[in-house]
Amino acid sequence: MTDYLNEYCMHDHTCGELRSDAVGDEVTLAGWVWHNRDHGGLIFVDLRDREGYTQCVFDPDCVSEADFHTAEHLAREWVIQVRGTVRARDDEAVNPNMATGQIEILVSAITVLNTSVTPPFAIEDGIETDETTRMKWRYIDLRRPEMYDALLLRHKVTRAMRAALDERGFLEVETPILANSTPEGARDYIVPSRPNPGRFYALPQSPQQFKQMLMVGGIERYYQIARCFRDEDLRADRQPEFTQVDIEMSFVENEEVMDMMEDVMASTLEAVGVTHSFPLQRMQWKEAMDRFGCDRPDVRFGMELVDLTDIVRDCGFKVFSSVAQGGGVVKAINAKGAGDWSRGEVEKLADIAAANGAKGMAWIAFTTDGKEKSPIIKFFSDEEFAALKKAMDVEPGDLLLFAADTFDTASAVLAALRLHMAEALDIPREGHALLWVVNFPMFRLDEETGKYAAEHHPFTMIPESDWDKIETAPLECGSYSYDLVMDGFEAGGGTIRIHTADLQRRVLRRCGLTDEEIDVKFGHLIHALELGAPPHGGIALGLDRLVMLLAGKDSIRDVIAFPKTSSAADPMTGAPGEVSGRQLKEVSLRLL
RNA sequence: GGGGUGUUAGCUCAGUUGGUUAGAGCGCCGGCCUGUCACGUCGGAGGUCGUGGGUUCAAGUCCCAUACAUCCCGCCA
Repeated sequence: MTDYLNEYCMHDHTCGELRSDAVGDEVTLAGWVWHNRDHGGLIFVDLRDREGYTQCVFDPDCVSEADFHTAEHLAREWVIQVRGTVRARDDEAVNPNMATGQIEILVSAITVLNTSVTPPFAIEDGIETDETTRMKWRYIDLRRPEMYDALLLRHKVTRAMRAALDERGFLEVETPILANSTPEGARDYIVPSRPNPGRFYALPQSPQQFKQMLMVGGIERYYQIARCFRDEDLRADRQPEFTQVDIEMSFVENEEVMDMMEDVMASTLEAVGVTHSFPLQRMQWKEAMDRFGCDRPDVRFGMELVDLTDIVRDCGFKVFSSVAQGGGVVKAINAKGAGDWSRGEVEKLADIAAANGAKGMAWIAFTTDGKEKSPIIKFFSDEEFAALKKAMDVEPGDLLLFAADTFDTASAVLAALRLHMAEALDIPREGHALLWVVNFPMFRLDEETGKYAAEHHPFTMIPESDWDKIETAPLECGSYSYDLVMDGFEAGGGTIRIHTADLQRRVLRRCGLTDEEIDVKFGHLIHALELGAPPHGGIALGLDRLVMLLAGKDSIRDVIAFPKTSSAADPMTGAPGEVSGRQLKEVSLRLL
């Protein structure tokens, strides 16, 4: 099965493939010394490669004195080649925890291909070494089986997606890395142009505009495993460069893109042994916000948000009633199982609420022995309290956490608390849950600038029935948009695009651009739309996040071969580094 | 830009109220060992306590600043 791995190289078997049926065979293996157990008169060496490991035995009766002496001085991570005979282990010597544990290699000759200094950390799974240390010596970190498995999984995912897209007539097309800065969106990585002093390329935040141009160019179905760059602060699920599976189709509406994506996802998940039912649930954005407080809900557990605004509108607790009467919302979650938490533990949750914009956090605890604890119960009438308990489905052992604020802030607060409580209460979240969140609002109001901005991006198609609201009631405009949500992460997002110049101009104007700015920054797009752009739309999947979730990792750094630290640095190569004065001069730059 | 946590041996960590020579496990080096597979066993080496100031008779420990890492908020159309 792995025969091809033994072509073109200096071994005829990998370290993971030999079984009892090979007993008696003369074999050659090559790999890294993993463990070396020297018993004086007998030496066991576990030889490891990416496929597994095999025990090699050095018996002084079977190897030359020189080779035995060599084996005595082997150390971890030395690179060796051994020749020997496959031998069945005695019954008591069989290692059931080892794939190759029924056999061993009785070595007849050894060649040291390279030595190694002592590695800075152990080459094995489950280490807790600091990530910076692992990144500095990433090449040995990658020797660890779990790292290899992550890269293998990533490879399988991209391979399955390529195959599925190819079967459906998609062309893989490369788009430029040296592109133009886009006026909106994330901060760009910029690259000076030597022949054009004072001018800069920007690395693409996504191939968005190029893929739309490909549709205008008649490619009809495009995809690309595309590297994207954003110069923003990092997170566990954010890197300065990351990979999108970027897809675009012509002559489609939103349902068709989602159907296509589900088919591609279905074969991708199948290829990596994950079962999930299709078709996927399609949840309206508003419903996601109402029920989960966020547009990428983890639907593997409940603890949904409950709107209590009407119940508390006239209650004696001024914080609630004034918010309710002032146009805000009062919502709560029921953290079942936290009812016996101490007051101190509960009050600490207010820090999480505050971090998400809340001014405070009310709570009511229902202890398992039937008592009620809370600083706010006294403000409610019996009827109000009964209605509240009914709405929250209260039982002994429950802890209610409240947010009274604007819809946006209350949602953010409770969404954060919901995830925190799920973690704290160890609520099971096994397997994977995919769904679509659809129909995002087209615009949102930027409170700082007072301007409207596109929620997804300004190329998103608006349902025709909402076109007249672009100028009059932008916040009520819907959009043909769809996010693929997986386990509480945005695994992908897409839209149907605007394909007529007039509508595109109206949307860009609504985002605060003048006609002149539109011509300068988006002239190429407008021209393209004027030259017979077909209806089109697409989606981009966050490959790193998808693989992270499938691999069960907490960080996309674990599924990227050479990731960067939170300051966007690479401890291995030292990037970003300084450049010489001559290099700066060549691109007409001077440092401040 | 803001907040939390952390930085002590190659790795992972402990280090009490500020008080003798800063410890442990793993790893490493040397000896012994023919059935181990986290081999065992005996011995040994290894430290600018992130960096810079300060308080003090005395600082790993207290204070200030700073760097780096990591998580979160902002940000990420």
